Amino acid sequence: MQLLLIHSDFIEFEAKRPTKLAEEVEDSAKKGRLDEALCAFIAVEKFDEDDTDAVIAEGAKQVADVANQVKANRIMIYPYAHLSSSLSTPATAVKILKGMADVLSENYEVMRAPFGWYKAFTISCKGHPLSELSRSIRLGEGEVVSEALKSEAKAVSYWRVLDLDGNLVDADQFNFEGHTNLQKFANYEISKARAVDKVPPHVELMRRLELVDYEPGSDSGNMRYYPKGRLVKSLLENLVLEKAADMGAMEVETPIMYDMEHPTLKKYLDRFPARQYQIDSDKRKLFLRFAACFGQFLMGHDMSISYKSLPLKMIEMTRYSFRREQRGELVGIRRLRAFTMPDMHTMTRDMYSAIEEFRKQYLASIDVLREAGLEVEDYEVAIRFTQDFYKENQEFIAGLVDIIKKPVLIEMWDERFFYFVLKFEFNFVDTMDKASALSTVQIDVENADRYDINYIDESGARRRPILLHCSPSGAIERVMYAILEKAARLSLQGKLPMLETWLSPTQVRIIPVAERHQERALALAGILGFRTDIDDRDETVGKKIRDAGREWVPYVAVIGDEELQSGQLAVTIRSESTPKSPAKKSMTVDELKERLTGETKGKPWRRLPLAMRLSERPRFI
RNA sequence: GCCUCGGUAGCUCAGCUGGUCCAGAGCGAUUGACUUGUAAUCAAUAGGUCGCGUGUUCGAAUCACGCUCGGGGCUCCA
Repeated sequence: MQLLLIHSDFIEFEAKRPTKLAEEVEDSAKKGRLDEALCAFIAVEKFDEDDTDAVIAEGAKQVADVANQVKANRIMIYPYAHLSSSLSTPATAVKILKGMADVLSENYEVMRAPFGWYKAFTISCKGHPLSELSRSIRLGEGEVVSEALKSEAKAVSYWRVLDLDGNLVDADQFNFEGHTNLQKFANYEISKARAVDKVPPHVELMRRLELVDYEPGSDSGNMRYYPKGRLVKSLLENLVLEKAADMGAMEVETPIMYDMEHPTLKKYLDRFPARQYQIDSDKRKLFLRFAACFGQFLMGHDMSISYKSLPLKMIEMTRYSFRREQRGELVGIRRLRAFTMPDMHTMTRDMYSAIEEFRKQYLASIDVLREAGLEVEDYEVAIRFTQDFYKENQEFIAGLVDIIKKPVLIEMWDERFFYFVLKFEFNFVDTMDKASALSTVQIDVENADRYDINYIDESGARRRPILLHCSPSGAIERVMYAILEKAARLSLQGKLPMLETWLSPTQVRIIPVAERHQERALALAGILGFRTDIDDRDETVGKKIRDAGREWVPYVAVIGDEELQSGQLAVTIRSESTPKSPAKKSMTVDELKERLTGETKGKPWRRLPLAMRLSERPRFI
């Protein structure tokens, strides 16, 4: 709604001729005059149609606010289409205009000019600073509050802890001794109680290491990645994609935006408690995907699938998925509005097979996180299901607990609120006792129907598959967050923080003592391979060593006259050092190479993301 | 959406009971000297309408109000 508000000495109108859209009015209403009145010229717009009651309330409030400011007791409601290029239907406009007049007439003397007539009018504007104002009202722009979001509050959860003996204990009865992180996680989930007043450590690290940074030019929660950050992220993405390929998943790519009015998608939006980014494109309303479900399910709908292809897996590394999280939820890279999520979907022939896949993907998720540097003790497990599902699959659930050999948090629902009957998540609990979900798998019993996805069984009959959603690692940014937080925790414990060698932007740094050693340094870098760089800046050795330490470089090799003589390298090994005493070792190039090969074997690889000579590198921060 | 803190040089910040120590420091950048042996070599140079606007005042980075952007918290969290 567009409002133009004019404080007038008087406003006078006369309806001359009806247009096609004209509302029917008595002759007495065709003329009118108000003295000392606030005149509200109003254009009702397309998106006001979504919630007319709210628009009436807000519109009336805005007008009343201004009326109070200028101390006007009379209000003229005057339809004025020319304030907007995106008008509502006439019926809606009349409804809203009448509604506003009704509301305002409780406290003011209100007159309304008829809608849809050619009118002559005379207005005398007072000309003081507040006498001409305009307002735009756009209720809930960019926000569709889904039914799921609304109903979520109503879902009744029972919180339990499932221990290693298969006992399901009330969460508040459980003895958390020896399971402090699980307790923190449970508190976080159940009571939602937490008091934190510090910036989480990864925020400083992500910037200082020149990995990731805020981008003020975008929306909050949309980050920029510097070369080192892009490298780390890319390596993690590839790790997950490789793992998915090992599981037999086919990589696909799907659009990042979809039509809001698409019937299937519309229904799905209502089942997913997330806020969307909306885009107005010409006549269409589009939303940015918050996962890859749509693309893959729409693809699945069009596919011809034989039972022979099942279980059938597709994965997309969604760069990006978008969720318009509330402003205050965003912290560093823990929670973002644009994030990279590996999203894999599996079609299985029946629940039996779905459960089997669930278990495999549970194991695969543990593997992926371990390879990324997060062990089972670094996260807590939550398993959520409906009562019915648990009754039928009690032993299966207990088996999941056996695999990780520690108690897990259980959330149980009387009835199914969402599209899934069973899900697990791995939650990282950080030094500030905040929990965030990493890997997750869900068994979906709804969307095969919704998207009309079928496979043909042995007898030639069309059957509905059971679907699984899986993010083997969770959002890649969040894995980076967890890795950095874990490093920060180590450094609190007096250890030297570092990224694993395969993830380190610089794997080996060669420090020539004087200019005459640079040639050898260059030759060595060539022989070594890996991500080896050379600190050829005009600085002292001490300074270069310090800088390499600040960058968390795993191997630092100093080259001087001695090394030229002996052919050995003086290598400082970060993983074996402590803040007080660096672990220095003399080794040959081959020995170093062997070490690196061992530490990076089977892991994704990318070349150095920056110039090999440090003297040629720009600074990003 | 609410609460709270903040915006001064590329970065981190000091100054903020209003007035030639107010426009500063360290880091970084540039230039020069040094050719260096394991956590900061020395010196010089360049860089800022102190977030924007309005007001108070003889005078505003400093006080007031409004706006804006950002951090954190709450709410929220698949």
